Formats: sequence, structure tokens, C-alpha cells
Amino acid sequence: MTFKDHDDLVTIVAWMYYMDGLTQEKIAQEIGISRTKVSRLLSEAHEKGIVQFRITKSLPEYYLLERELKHRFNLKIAVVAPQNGDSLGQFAAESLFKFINEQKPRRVGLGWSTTVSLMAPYLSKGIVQTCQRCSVHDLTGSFIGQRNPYSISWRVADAIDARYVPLPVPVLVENPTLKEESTISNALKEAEKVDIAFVGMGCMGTKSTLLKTGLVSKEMMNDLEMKGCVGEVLMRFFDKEGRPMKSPLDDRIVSIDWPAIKNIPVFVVIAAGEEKVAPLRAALFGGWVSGLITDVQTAKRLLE
Amino acid sequence: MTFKDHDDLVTIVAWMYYMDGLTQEKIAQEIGISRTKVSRLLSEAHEKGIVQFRITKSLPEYYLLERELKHRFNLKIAVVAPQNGDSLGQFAAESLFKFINEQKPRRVGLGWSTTVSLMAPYLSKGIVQTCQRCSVHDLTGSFIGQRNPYSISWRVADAIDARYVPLPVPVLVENPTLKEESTISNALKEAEKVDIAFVGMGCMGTKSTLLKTGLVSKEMMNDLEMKGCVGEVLMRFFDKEGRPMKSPLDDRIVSIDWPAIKNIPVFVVIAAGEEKVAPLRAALFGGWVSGLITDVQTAKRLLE
DNA sequence: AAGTTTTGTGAACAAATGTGCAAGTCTGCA
DNA sequence: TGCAGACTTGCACATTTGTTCACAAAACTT
Repeated sequence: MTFKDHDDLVTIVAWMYYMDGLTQEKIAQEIGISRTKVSRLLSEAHEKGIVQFRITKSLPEYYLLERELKHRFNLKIAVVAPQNGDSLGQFAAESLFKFINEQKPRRVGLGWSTTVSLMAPYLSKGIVQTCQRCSVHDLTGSFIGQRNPYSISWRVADAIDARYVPLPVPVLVENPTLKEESTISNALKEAEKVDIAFVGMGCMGTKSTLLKTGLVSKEMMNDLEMKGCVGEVLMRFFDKEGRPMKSPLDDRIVSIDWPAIKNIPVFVVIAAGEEKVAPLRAALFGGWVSGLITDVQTAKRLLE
Repeated sequence: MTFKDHDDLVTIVAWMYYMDGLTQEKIAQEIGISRTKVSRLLSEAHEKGIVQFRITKSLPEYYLLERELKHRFNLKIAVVAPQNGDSLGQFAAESLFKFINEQKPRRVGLGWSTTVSLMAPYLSKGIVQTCQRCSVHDLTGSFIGQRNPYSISWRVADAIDARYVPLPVPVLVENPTLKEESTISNALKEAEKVDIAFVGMGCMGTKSTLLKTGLVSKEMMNDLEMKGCVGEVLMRFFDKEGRPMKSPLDDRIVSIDWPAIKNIPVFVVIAAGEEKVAPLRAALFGGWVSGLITDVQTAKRLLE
């Protein structure tokens, strides 16, 4: 075989490599040039667009949304459940375990939230390399006792074989001085130092868990909404630009406060649903969210 | 980033690899799987047709013709000049040098032919690793003297630094006993043992070089044509199925004979032009041609 | 023509990719 | 529940591919 023209050579080599599936070595022998040259000719074919790659399947929507969320809101973690029916809990759990395995955080914090609780079924031992130097912290007080069903901190701690640091006190106390209790204040101080937090997000209005559980009265809810409050994390309220808002409850709430929240390196919100769109928008705008776990529908609304 | 489905994973990896140009290593890190797995996912993408290669330029015509000629006529060498105007001599010379470099033949034979002579401008020293153990043989007698302009054997010998074994005698002798001369008969015997031969091909009728040079009379040419002769190589005639034909000239011709021709391992014919189509067809059909150097137009006619 | 830059080349090396294998995981079935 | 078999996984190694470098041929300059 004799060659007449450089461009022809590029074409022929490209056919032999991509269509016939020969190795560069074989092509080199076949046409009597060095393998190095074959390699270079293939690069050239690539650069000049003589060979093109075509991927028949488009990227899954959730993946595109994840990329866009990360980019738009400067997130470190973005997970979008492909089906609205899928449990966010599973993806939250996976993200948490992945983070633990890769980043080896010293302290992990968990909020009290029905959404965060969805992780529960996906917690099991052995998923992470046990890191006993690690501790798991409640970021808010709990409802009833230390191991109440709403708090899954202890279950996470159990799964990853870490120390569990509870906040063994109601999330809303009547007497603010209760927070002075050394057990409580120490636990809170520890909680403020977590490397990563997984929290839910509360909305205002009738769908609010706070309202439904009776922790916040209808009047107070209305009042906050009037003042421009659009949501809460860890019982801390914020306006539509994600700015912290004061509330009459602040002193009675047992949870880390705004400065602490903003200080957490990786603050991951788990939330989905139309009612969460407004608070999520605000929170993302506020800039104190560095991770989001949601579903396709919510993600789309956020990116509109 | 969390993954939901195996097929999605294949797609995503394919995009990252082929579109974003990431290495498998980087992809592996990015999505938290082993590099091995990325490699396997890419294979899968390939097998399942999720990724496809597209080459925008088609293979050059001459290359396709070369492949087809090789395949159809079981040739070891097939060269098709891309433009009809291109000199076959250049490609003949390239092929010869390539063969010499790669196969290190002991003996090279050259026919006497205007077409073979086209090599002349492309001969120069230093193109091959000098092989002094090699010799270059005339396969037919020559016209005038040892170094006549039609014979390029000595020039090839010079170029590759090889011994030149001439047939210093006219190609057509009046007295057949001249062939008994030891110089001649020895040279012929040597010539019969060449590893590769480059020869031209003669046609019948008015375009025949034999006729034009007056070596063969018009009457004899007509007579041979009547008997079914379609062409000649080295002054040996053959019919339309490439079978050797006797002619009254046979005894007076100084060239290797049919058994010797058929015995040459690589017998390369250099010929192009409409008048050569019939003889080439016959010769290829006859099966004693193992190499062909021609042009696009002739190649197409041969493959019709 | 002699020198100078540019271009192209292959050998040697470095990086990336593919594969056999052993160990682990999952699944169906008793 | 326990077990066999199919499948998956990652490691270590083999192969393949890309890049650097030094050199030589070609083009250009003086």
C-alpha cells in the first residue's frame, strides 16, 4: 500500500482505528510507519473533526439538573432524585456515607426533620469504614427523649460506629435558662463545630411541620409570614433573600444559632415539594447552603 | 453526585470520556468508582452502541480500489495511483523500495518496458538500506547494448547498491543458438530465480509497443490476435484466460519462459490505460500475477 | 552556497487503558 | 436459613497510547 497524501493518510488511519478496531501498532505495521506517527495522525483526525463521537443516549435529566444546581448556586453537593416518588432518604444516606468515606469528617450534624428521617431505612452497618474518631451531633433539641423516632442521629452514629452527642431536651423550652445547663450548652457548642450538616427545611403556612406539630401557633406563623419570613432551618427563620430573621421564639429554641449555621463548612439541605420551593430559593440565594438533595420537579422549579 | 441506574451510569461515563475528554482516572474519582469500572462501562457503551464513531471523510477511492483488487485477485501488492496523470513510476519505485526494505529479497528482476522505465526519475541512492547481497536482473534481452535507455535495471542496481546482472543481447535474436552462449544462458538461469519481478504488460493491436518498435510484424500481430492472444509479458504471449500461448517467435526471444514466470513468488505488473485492460484482465484471471500497479481508471475497469 | 529556522520523525519514556484473577455480593432455590 | 452458581468488583499486571526529546531533513534567509 502506498500513500499519496497526508490527509488521506489521516482518513485511512482513522478508519482502521475506529472502524476496523486495529491497534495503533498494527496500523503502523500495515502501512509501514512508526506507531508514534499513527498516534499523532489520530490526534489530528480528532482535532480536525475527521472523526467524531456520537452518544446516542442523552444525559439523564437528573444529572443535568445536578450539574446546573451545582453551578448556579455554587454547591459542593447536589443530588436530584430521578423520580419524584423516590425517597430522598436513600440519596441523602448515600451522600452522607460518601462524604464520610471521602472526607473523613470529624463531626457530623443532623437536623430534626421528617425529611432527614427518611434516611432511616437506608442506614446499616458496614457501609463506611468505621471512624471512631467521628461523632454525630443533634443540631436541635428533640421532641420527647434521647432516642425519639424523629431523631435519627443516634441511628447514624450507630451505623458508622461513631459517638453520639445528643441534645436531650425539647426543641422548644419554656424556660430559656434551661439552655444554660452544662450538658446542653456543651452539646450545643460541640454541635456548632460540625464539618457537615444534613438538615430539612421548613416552610411557612399551613403545610409547615412546625404548625402541624403545634410548636408554633397559627398566630405566630401568620405574624412571621407578615414580616416576610419564608422558611426556617433548625427553627431559625429567614426572609425571601435568605437573610436571618429574628423571632420571639429565638431564645426558647434549642438549636445552633445563625452565626453557627453560616459557619458550617458543608451545610446540606434535604427538601422537595412545591411548598419547599420558596424557602429553598431564599436559602440558596442567601448563600449559606452548600449542598442540596431534592427531586427532579423541585430542582426544575429552582432553576426556572 | 449519586447514581440511580446502571444504564445512566454508562451514558454519563461515555459523555465524560468522549465529550468532556476526561481520563478514566478522573471520571472514576469524580463519581467515586474504580477506574477499572469506568473502563468496563466504556466497553459496554461501545458494545451497546451508546457511543458511536463517525468519520466524516470517506476513504479515498484509490485506497478502496487497492483493497478490492487485493481481495478479488488475491494480490500481495496493489497500488492505485490516485490521479490518472500521476506517474506509475513513482509508485512502482516506492513499492519496490518498500519490498526491498521489508522483505530483503535476494534477487530482484525487472522487465523491459516503457512503463517500468517510468521508475527512473524516482531512483536515488540512500532510499534503502544497501543490501550488497542482493542482485538486480534483466528479465529480457535489451535493445542495443548493456546500458540502453530502456533498461533501468542497472539504475535500480546502482540505487540500491546491488550487483547488476544484465542480459547483454537483443531481446529478439535471429539465431536462436545465441541463447546457448554461457553468459546469456547463465544470466537467464539466474534471472529465473528472482524473488520479485516488476514488469510491464503489452497489448495487441496498433497500440502494441512490440508493433511500434517493429519487433513484431503487423502480420504476426494479426495472426496472434486471431488465435486469441490478448497480451504479452516479457514477450511471452497469453490468451484471454491468461493461459500461455505459443508463438513462432518463442525460440528467438531472449527472456525467461512461462514456467519461470509462473514460478516467481512476487510477480508485479505495472500497467495502466484502456488498451491494457484486456491483457490485465486475462493476466489476473490466469493467476500468475501477484502484484499490480495501476491507476484509478484502469483499476475501476478491472473491477467492473 | 552556507547558515538558520522550521518541520517532521522515531526512540525512549510516561501515562492511560484493558484484562485475568481472586474475593466478595447477590439471587434463587431447597 | 443455608448453599450453589451467576454476577460484580477492584487489584495487579500487561498492553496500548501519548509525550518528550534529540536529531535530521526541508525550507527559508543571508
